[in-house]
Amino acid sequence: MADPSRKTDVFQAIADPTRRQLLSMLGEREMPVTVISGHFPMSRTAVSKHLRILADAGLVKERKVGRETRYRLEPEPLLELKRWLAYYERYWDNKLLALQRFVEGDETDGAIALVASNEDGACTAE
Amino acid sequence: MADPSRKTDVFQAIADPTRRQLLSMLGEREMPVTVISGHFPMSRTAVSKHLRILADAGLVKERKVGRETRYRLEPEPLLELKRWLAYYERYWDNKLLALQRFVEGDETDGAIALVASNEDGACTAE
DNA sequence: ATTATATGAAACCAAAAGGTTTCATGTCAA
DNA sequence: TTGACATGAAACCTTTTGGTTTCATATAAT
Repeated sequence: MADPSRKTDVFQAIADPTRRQLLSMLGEREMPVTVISGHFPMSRTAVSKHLRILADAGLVKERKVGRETRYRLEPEPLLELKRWLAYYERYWDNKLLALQRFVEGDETDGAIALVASNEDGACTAE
Repeated sequence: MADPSRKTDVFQAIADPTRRQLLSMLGEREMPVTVISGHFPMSRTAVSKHLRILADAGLVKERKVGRETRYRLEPEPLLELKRWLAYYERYWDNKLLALQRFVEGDETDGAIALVASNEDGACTAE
């Protein structure tokens, strides 16, 4: 994980469609749980658990206001995703890919990585 | 899903760290299952199942060569992820965020979405 | 022809995920 | 103070996930 203070992996957190919906909903304004859960076909408690997972990943911030807890998007952890994705941008340029294959020639063995990557498959700046 | 021919959601596919590692490994060159699985602390069959999930998401392509099946990265579905992420770029600009909050003023109710989004929380071009 | 290699399918299993209902607690309103 | 509202924690259940081992099949090599 990029930030060990995050209990939940960002990739894991955004894997669930309900949680992605939550993120888009909480981007514009902070909202209390009851209002949020009104938009979902599941119990308030279920939504609350999804919010906890998002909070554990640092994707959402809670703020107590009176008897309600308001949640708001915290986009910073998405930068990890952006960095991960940036690594693959190089494959979207077909010319670069063709060049790489040409340079490789017929070799089929010896897995020499052209770009360093950690055990998580992420490309980090360290 | 962006492409209904994909059996597995891209977000789901990349949620697992093993599968992310597989993608980074298969980017440089195509490899047969036995070689691939040599890099993982699990059975060949387990790796094979991960590869199937990646293939179902369109993230990997298989090619039969003699008695072996070689896999290679297919980066195209990552564009869906890129589009999803692009939506949140707007939140990374703090000035824009500050302006938005200023415009909103003290309003706390009435969930008016400033930007359209589908049920999946994605921002699509339609 | 026989044997070894490469692979996926099947059956199985434990743990995690996603949901429910119920309960306890804290805060606001009358 | 009493009652309603907002919320999270707990216990529980079902399905999915990630792994295993075993078996069947296709290709290659001797």
